[in-house]
Amino acid sequence: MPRSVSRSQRPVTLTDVARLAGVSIATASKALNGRDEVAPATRERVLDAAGRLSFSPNPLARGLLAGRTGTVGLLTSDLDGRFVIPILMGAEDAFGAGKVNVFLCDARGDTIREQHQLRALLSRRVDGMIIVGSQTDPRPSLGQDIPVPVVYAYAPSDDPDDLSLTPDNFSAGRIAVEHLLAGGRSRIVHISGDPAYAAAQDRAAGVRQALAAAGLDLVAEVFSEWSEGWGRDATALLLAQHPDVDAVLCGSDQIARGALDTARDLGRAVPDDVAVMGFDNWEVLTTNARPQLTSIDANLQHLGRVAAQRVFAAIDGVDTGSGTYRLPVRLVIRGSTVARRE
Amino acid sequence: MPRSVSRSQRPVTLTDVARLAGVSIATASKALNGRDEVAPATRERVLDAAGRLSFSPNPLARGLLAGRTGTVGLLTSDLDGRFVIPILMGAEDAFGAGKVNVFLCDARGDTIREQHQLRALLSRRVDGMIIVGSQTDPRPSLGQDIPVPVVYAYAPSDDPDDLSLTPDNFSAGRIAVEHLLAGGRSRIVHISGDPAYAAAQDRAAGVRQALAAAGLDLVAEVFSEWSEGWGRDATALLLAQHPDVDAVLCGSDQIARGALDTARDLGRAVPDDVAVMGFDNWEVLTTNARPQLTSIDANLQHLGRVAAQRVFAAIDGVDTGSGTYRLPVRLVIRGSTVARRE
DNA sequence: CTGTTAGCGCCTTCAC
DNA sequence: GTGAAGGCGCTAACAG
Repeated sequence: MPRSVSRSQRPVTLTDVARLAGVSIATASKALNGRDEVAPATRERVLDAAGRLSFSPNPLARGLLAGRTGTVGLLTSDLDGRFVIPILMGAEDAFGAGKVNVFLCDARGDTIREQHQLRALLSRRVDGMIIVGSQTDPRPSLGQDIPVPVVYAYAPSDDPDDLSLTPDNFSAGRIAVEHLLAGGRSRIVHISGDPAYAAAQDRAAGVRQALAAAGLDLVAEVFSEWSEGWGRDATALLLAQHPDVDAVLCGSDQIARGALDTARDLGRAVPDDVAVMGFDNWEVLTTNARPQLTSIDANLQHLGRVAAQRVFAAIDGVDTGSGTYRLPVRLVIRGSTVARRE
Repeated sequence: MPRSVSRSQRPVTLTDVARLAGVSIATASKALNGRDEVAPATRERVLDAAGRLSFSPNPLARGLLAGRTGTVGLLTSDLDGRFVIPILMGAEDAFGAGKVNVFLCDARGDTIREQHQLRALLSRRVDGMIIVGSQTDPRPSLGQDIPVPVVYAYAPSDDPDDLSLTPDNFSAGRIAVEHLLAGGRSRIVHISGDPAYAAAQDRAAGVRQALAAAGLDLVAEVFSEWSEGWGRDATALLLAQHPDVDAVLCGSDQIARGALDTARDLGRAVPDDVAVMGFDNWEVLTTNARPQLTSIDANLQHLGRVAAQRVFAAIDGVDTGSGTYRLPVRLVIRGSTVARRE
C-alpha cells in the first residue's frame, strides 16, 4: 500500500528544528543565521537538526517581519521574448540565484494590462521592478509614485527622472561603419527598417557621423520595415542604381538576410564583391546565413545584469541616479564582411 | 523643494483601514473578504476607507496563514525562450492575470542549477510548478516527493507517475504528409535533424505511417542536425539523386529555409516544381521566406494554458491524472506548398 | 551564551 | 453584527 503522498506533509518549521536540537526557537534562529551569540557546539547541533529535517526558512514569515520579500518584478511587453530572456538571465546572475526570485509578467503591449500587472506586482510587495520594452523608443513613464525602485531596460522611460538602460545604438552605427572602413570598404549603402523607430534613427546617425569623420558620405540610405523581404527588395534596387557599392549595412539581421539573398541572386560575391552587415546578432539568423553574418550584439544579458544591480542597489537605499544610460554594444565579426583566408 | 519620494511611505495595512472606517480590524477583514456577518452600512464604510487608502492586503501575511501563496514556479531549461514565452503567456491566461503570479527561473540546462532553483521555489512556497524543457525527449523526473503539484510541459518526465504535456509530433508528421498528398505530391523526401531527438523520430514515424496508409513510401529520409546549412546540403544531394522529387518535408523551419535556398539555387520552382514544408512555425523564419513557408504549429500557448489549468486543478485537490499527454498540433498553410491563384 | 517576549499583517474562532 | 484574542513562522529586543 502506497504511503500517503508527501503532498500532505506539513513543511518543517523552525520550531521543529529547535525541538530536535533541544534549544529554543530563538537560539535556533540565531544559529542558522550565523549570528555569533551562540556557542559553537549549540550551533553544530542546530545545523545538524536543520540538515536532517531539510529545513528551509519560510520567506513569507521572514519577509513579513523584514518588510522585504526578496522578489523582483520583470514586466515586459516583449512579445517574442527575444530581449526579455537574456535580461532575465542577467538579472538572475546579478541577484544570485535563490536569494532573489523574479516574477515575470507579460503585458502584451497593452497599457491597461500593464497597469493591471503593475498593481498585481505591487500588491505582492516586490522589492523592485524592471520594465522591459520591445523597442528602444522612449515609453511612457509609470510615474514617480511607485513605492519601490524601478529600472527601465531596453525601452527607456520618457521621464528623465526615471533610470533607463538601453543599448547605445548611436555607437552601434559608428562601430559598424568603422569595421567596414577598416576592411577597405568606402561605398556603403544603409538599408534600415521603420524610420519611426529610435533604433533606426540612432544607428543611422552613428553611421553618418562615422562616415563623415572619415571624410565620406553614404551612397544611399533607405528606410521601410524590419523584414527580409524589404532587405531583398532594397538591395536589388540599390545595387542596380549604384553598381559600385562595396558594402550593404543593414538595420537588422532580418534585413541583412534579405540582402545576402539578393546579392547571391545577382551573382555578387559576399564578402569579396560586397560586404553585408546586420544588427542584433540574432543567432538563428546570423550563424545560419551563408556566409555567416557579421552583426552588432546589444549585450542584453549584460544590460539585464546591470539593471538588476541598479535595482538591487536602490533597494538597499543607494541612490542610483536617473536618466537614460546607453550601454556599450559589441561587434561580432563573421564571414559576411571578412573573407576567409584560404 | 521636492517632497520626499514616496519610496519611504509605509504600505497601508488593514489596521489603517479599520481605523479610518472606525471599526476593528476583524470587522474590516470580514467586510473586505465579503463575509456576510457584517452589516451592509459597515461594509460600505470599510470598502470606502480601503478605496481611498488604496489598500491591498499583504500576500505574505495572508499566505503565512493560509498556507497558500498564489504563486506558481515556471522552471525552464529553454535557453532562447522560444518555447517558454508562449507557455508563460498561456499560463497567465489560465491563471487569470493578477490572481496568480509566475516565478520564472532559468536552469540553463544545468541539473545542479535546476535543483537549486527548485529548492528556491519550494522554499518560497509556490503552490505548484510547471517544468519546461527545450526538447521533447523525456527528461529525468524531479521525483514524487515534491510537496506541490508539478506538470511537465514540452519535455515530458521519464516517470509515468508524473503528468506531462507535450506536442503530438507523431500526428504532426502525419498531418504534414496528408497535406502534401492532398496537394497532389507523391514523391516525398524527409530531411530531419538530429536523430537522437524524440521529435525527429516521432515525426518521422508519423510521416511513414501516413505514407504507408496511402500505399506510398518515402523517396528518401535523412537525419543530421537542425540547421539551415544541413537543409541546403541535404536538399542538393537528394534532388540530384532523385530528380523527380515533388516535395521536401523538413524536420524544422530552419532546415526548410535551407531547402528553399537550394531549390532556388537549382532553379526548382516552389511550390510548382517542388513543395517545401517545415515544423515549428517559427514566425521569423516562416513568414520571411520566399515563398512563405508552410509549417506545423505546436500550439504552445494552448499547451501552456492546459498545463496551468492542470496545476490549478491539482492545487484545488482535483486528481489530474498522470502520464504523458500529446496535445494536438495545427497545420499552417502558406505559399511553399500551395500555389497562389493568379 | 540562552530563553522569554513581542510583534510583523492578516484571518478565524469565539465571546459579547 | 461586532470586537477581542490567538496564531501562522520568524526575528529582534531584552532578561536571565
